[in-house]
Amino acid sequence: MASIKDVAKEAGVGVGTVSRAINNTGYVSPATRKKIDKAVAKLKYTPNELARNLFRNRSGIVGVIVPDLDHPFFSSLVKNIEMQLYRQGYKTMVCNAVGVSDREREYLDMLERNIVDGIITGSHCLDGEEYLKHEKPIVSIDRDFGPKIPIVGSDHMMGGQMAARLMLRDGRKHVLQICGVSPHILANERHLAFQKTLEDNGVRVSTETMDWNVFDWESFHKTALKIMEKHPHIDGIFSGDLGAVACMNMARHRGMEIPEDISLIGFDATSVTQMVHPQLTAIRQNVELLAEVSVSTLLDQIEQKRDILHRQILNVDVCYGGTTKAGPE
Amino acid sequence: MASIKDVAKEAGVGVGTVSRAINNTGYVSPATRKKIDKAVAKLKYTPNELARNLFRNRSGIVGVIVPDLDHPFFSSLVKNIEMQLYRQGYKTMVCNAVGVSDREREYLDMLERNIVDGIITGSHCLDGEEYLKHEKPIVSIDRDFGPKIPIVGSDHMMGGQMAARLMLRDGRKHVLQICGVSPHILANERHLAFQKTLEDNGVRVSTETMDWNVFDWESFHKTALKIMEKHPHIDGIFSGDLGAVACMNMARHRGMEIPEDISLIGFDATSVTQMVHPQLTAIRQNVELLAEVSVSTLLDQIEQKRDILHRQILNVDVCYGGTTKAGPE
DNA sequence: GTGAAAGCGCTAACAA
DNA sequence: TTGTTAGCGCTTTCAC
Repeated sequence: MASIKDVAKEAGVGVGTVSRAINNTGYVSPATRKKIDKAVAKLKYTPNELARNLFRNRSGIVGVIVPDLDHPFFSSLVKNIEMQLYRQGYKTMVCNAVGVSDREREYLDMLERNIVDGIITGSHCLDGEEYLKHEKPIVSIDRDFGPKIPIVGSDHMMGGQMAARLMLRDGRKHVLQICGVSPHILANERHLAFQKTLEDNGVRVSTETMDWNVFDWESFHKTALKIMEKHPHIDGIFSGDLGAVACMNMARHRGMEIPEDISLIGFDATSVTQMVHPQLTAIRQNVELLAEVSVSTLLDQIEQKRDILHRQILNVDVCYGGTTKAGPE
Repeated sequence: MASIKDVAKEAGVGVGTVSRAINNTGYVSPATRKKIDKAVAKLKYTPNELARNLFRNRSGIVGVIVPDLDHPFFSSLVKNIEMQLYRQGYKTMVCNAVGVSDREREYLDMLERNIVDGIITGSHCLDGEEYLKHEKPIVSIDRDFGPKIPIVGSDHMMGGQMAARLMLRDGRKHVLQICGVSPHILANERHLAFQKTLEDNGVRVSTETMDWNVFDWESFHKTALKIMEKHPHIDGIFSGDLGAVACMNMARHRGMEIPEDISLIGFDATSVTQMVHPQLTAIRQNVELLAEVSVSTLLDQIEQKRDILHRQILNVDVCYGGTTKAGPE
């Protein structure tokens, strides 16, 4: 492992000159530059980023905390965040919270230890105050931590209304929604909006809850089973994509025709909604934009470029599939 | 940002003593320890990992390169790798190659720049020699780089045979397989084994290829369409999970009954195989074990614990779904 | 038991 | 234009 000193010695110049040549900062005469280039090539010198990090007091790494990397929404989110960070010269560290608050806390602590320059969090199991303790750059996706941490999210309220309108157009009379349970998250708004819109129009709405940190297929399957047994007469279901798919399979298993007997509407519109048959109608979150906005908001904090918007809410739209009767208006 | 110096001053001791106290290395009297603890608490001191990294010349970070984070197999793989690395005190940096060899190369270069202590790669688009240039710890998943880089993978050959046997038990006469195109990867063996086993038994096997770096659903959909038009009379398809699901939808769209008219067998057995209806029969790769073995093989290299096995091949098994007639033997 | 000092590899200010 | 030097914050000898 050749160091900058070795290069300097080999080229017969001082370390400062080598540094300036390498980083194209300050003057270096063509002649010395040539000597340095030769020495670099000969010794196969690569700057040690660890030393640079210490000097600059930054790592160039951003931590991304998600509840479960193996959930299609989050894997897509992390993918898009990585693409955006890469474009801006940052690296992505992934943090799977998997519902364990200790893990979330430990990853959050990386801020103080200078392992990451900032954090984008989409996880919800750690107490909000633990986040507020940190002064370092943080961006929250979908969870409201109050005025100190900028939040980026989708317009869940509009999404809930859109889903409700679809149910109305399908002529449904008694629908059910599956909610996650977690306070202060935007996702809650979609269920409130969904329920209100429907009840205002005389539709009965039942609600089932599910732990927001459990994402294995088994749980969705069980929940779907429970729901269909408990509510055999419902004619519409609104849930996250995976829950909706599980319910769809269960409904069909019980001999229901889709979408004649029951409307199914997912939220997120992850790729699985296209893979199932019929394709699942779903409210789409704009993951690409979600990633872009959260990354730029975080980097603006890190690089102190400009004022930070506290709350950025993105539009959602409907992806029409075959699980609702209504098509595009 | 309090430094160790501030703590030393506050506690009225030397920095060396503080370091020893913090790390529990060397002697520190109970009295001084107390003073130090108090100073640490008062100043809210947290050690700067950047400085430690420089001294130790390691970052505690492992890079994981995958073709596409948003593919269910890789998101599951990365998730499991992260869990294993976390247990061993390492952090995970994700690298989405997305089929761009420059990105793969740039991430690989992080080894020389000491940004990561090692790399686990599941990507295939960069030339093998670029990998061999590095002397640092690397583990390859599924791709054979020759004797210098340890390889961990599934027994694709056995998987191909298992799939072939299922086709035989289903009484198929003309099947098709979808292969990725990439040299030196273990996945190729499964198609050779599949083809040989079937042809030895008088079954005709057609092969279609697909770019191994393209994973968007659109491409699978198009490929499925092309295949069904080109080969309207096939009665069996063997492909990666997503390709098989796409073909299943297409087959049904053309009025075929499943599994009466056609058998579909996936490879990987990712979660989507359970979500679709009927569930897709698939050869399962043991992702948990794949992650565990590749992580331990990498850490053994990093920490120079013991001799490294060059080639570790893991068993696969069949996940029976409703897309084949044959059930468990 | 503890403090002083050297050094990890780099950058930037300063002097030449 | 270039070399020297002082840190960045930490760990670790090595005297005391």
